[in-house]
This record gives sequence, C-alpha cells and structure tokens, in this order.
Amino acid sequence: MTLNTKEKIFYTALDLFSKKGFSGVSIREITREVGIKESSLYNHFANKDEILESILTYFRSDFSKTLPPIEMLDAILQKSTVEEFLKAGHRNFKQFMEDENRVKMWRILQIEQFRSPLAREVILEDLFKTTIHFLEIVFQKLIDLNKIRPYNPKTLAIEYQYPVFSLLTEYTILKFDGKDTSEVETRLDNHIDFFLEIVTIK
Amino acid sequence: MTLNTKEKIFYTALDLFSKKGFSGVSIREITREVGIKESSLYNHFANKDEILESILTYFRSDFSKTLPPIEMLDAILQKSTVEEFLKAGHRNFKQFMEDENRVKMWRILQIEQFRSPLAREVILEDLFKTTIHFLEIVFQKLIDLNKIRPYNPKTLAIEYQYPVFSLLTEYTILKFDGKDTSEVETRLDNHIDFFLEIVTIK
DNA sequence: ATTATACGCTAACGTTCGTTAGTTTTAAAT
DNA sequence: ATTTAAAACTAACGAACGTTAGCGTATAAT
Repeated sequence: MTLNTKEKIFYTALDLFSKKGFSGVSIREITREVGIKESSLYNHFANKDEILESILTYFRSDFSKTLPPIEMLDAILQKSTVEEFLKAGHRNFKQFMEDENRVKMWRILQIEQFRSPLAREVILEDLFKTTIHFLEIVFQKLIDLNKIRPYNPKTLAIEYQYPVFSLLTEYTILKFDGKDTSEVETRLDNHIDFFLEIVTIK
Repeated sequence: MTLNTKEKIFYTALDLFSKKGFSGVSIREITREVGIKESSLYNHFANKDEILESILTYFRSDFSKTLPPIEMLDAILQKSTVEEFLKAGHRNFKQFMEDENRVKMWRILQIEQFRSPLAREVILEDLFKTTIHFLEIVFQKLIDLNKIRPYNPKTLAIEYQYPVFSLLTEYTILKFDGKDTSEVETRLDNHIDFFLEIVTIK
C-alpha cells in the first residue's frame, strides 16, 4: 500500500477538497501535506483543475462497477426473493460507501455541483439516471415474474431510490461531524421494509 | 424596490456565492458588482464571513415561516381531504421555491455544507428535522381522524418527504443549466399520487 | 558508459486576496 | 448654519495565489 507521488497528490487533494472545496484549497496546501514543493506537483498534473477532473473521472468509473450487469439480472432475480434482492443491494451499497474515499468523492460532488459541469453530469447521469434506469428494469422483470404488484416500474424505482439518496445526504453530514448515524441507518431499514410491504403480493 | 447598499451587497453575494461558492468569490468581485470600493463594504459587514452568516440566518427565518403553525392543523385537516391537503402543501412549497433567491440559498447550503457548521445545522435541523416532525404530527392526526391507514407516522413522513428532497436536488441542478424541468415536476406529481394511493383508505 | 527520462529542487513571475488607516463627501439633525 | 454620523473614498499592508523557467540528480534503457 505504498503510494507514488501522483497518488499521494490525488488522495491528499481528495481529502482537502472534500472538506474545504476546490477553491478553498491551495496548491501550496496540497504539496505541503504531500511533502514536495509546489513546482513538483506540475510534473504530475498540468494544473489545479486537472486534479479535480481526475477525481471526478475516477469516481465515475468506480461507481459504474457497483450495479450488476443487466444480462445477469434474470439469473439473479429468479433464484432470490424480492426481499433478498433488495437487501443484498442495500448491503452492497453500504459496503461501497464504507470506503471513506468514496464518501469524500460524494462530498466533492455536492460541493462542486454548481461550479463544475462535470460534477453535475456525474450526479445527474451516473448517480440518478443510471440507478433509476437499472431499478426500472429490475422492477419490470419482477412484475413479469409476478413477484411484485404491477405498479409503474419507473415510479417504483423512484419511490425506492430517492429516499435512499436523501438518507445518504443526511448520513454524510452526520458522519462529517462524527455524530451518531444509527438512527439514519434504522430509517433506511424501515424504508426498505415499508417498500417491501407495499409492493409484495400477499 | 430600490435597495440600499447593504441589501445590494447581500443580494450580490447571494448570487455569486450560489454560483461559485464562498471561497470562489472575492470581496473585490462583490464590490465591483455593487459599484463601491472594497473598503466601503466594511461599513456594512465586519468581514467576509459575516456576509455568508447573514445569508444563512436569513434563510433560516424565512424557511421557518413556510409550515403552518401546528395549532391551526386540526382546523385545516378536518375540513379538507388528504389529497387536498398534500397538494396544497405541494403548491405552497413550489411557490416558495419559485423565488430565485430561495433557490440560490438552497444552492449555497449544498455548496457550503462541509465548510460551514451553520449550513449543516440549517440542513439537518431546519430542513430535515422540522419538516419531518411537522409531517409526523400531520399523519398522526390523519390516522386518528381515520383518513389514512395506520402506518407508522414517522415512516410515512419520511416516505413522503425524502423523495421530495431528492427531486429538489435534481430540479435545482437542471434549473442551473437552464434545462427542461418538466419531467422532474411530473415525477413529483406521480410521487404524490402514488403516496395517496398507498395511504388512502378505500 | 552514455543517453534519456522522470522527478525533485530553487527562485521567482505577476496577480489577487482580505483587511485596515485615514480622509472626504453626503445628508440628516440641531 | 453648524454639528454629527453614515458611508463613500484613496492608498496601501503583508500574505497568499497559480504557475513557470531553469537546474540538479537519480534511475533505467541503450
């Protein structure tokens, strides 16, 4: 786990940007932390913007690996109950967000969303759109399998996922102050239970 | 509607902070826009931080006026259907957010949430907690009136409100780029309809 | 052994930053 | 008409900003 200089710059910038925002962090601050002179940073990144860009791009490709590929869905959905499937997804996502670097990237997205068109694109396309599209397919398949009630699959996707996003916002803020997050986690469990109660055919 | 200098500074800072973030805006930029010298600004605000503080404080008191007082609830709830009540709340909130200054304040909250403890407090306490608490009381009363099904009122509050927060996040980003928001607005309507379908006693 | 490349360094560039001291103008109160 | 207070101004402070030019050295390829 020894990092080369470029990686050190990357993770130091990730940490600082996520606390103070891009404009609130100077090249000097980053290089001081890394232990090199300001000028040396430019051997690794063309300029300050490129550091942020590399962070956002990294998050993009990282996040794209979290959802299972759609061609594997049929196999998965047939052999598990709705409850098992949703709770497994929940565990996956929780695990994904337990990596503190991912939490930092999430924070940067929030902070930079109005300064960086790329950040906005990642939020709208990669987080919202991709997730909702994936879930829409899942729920359509579950309806076809007669495992859940035939509500509009897109509505179901939104009803399921959007509370999760808000809970994540709350979770991230609490975590930032080192506060207790157990209540938010309970709420997330309650949300999943409530959703299951609504859609399950009894 | 003619503004004095202090108000001009306030609204100029509001606009710039909401686009570039607190650290991304300089005193020179604000005063240039207002049409005064940098030093003159200090006749109205002690320092840069105090400008942001005044914006957050203003939002706080402004937002606190949006929810109807709890002592008026019984009267309102008895003479209207659940649907009327929720849709009226929706209209109120929409109207509240049509004021572009409020959208700017919302953006600042997002941008500054990890730099400013006050911003975090406003998000957690004033936006999340207060809203959920209000809705919890509403749903409890509706259950007592036998107007909705007896789910856990807090769960209902979250199921109702948290998708709204996420939709608002999406809405704000789309608005920022001048993109079409009609789909998000439709989704919000769908969400309310879905929620009504779930909780209404038929 | 020589050459090339990667990557650190020193030093500095011109600009901008938040803020202050001190002074003049403006307009209302006496 | 004089006093007073608010709010504008000029000028500047030291510090920090992102970035560049140029140089030294270590390592790896020829």
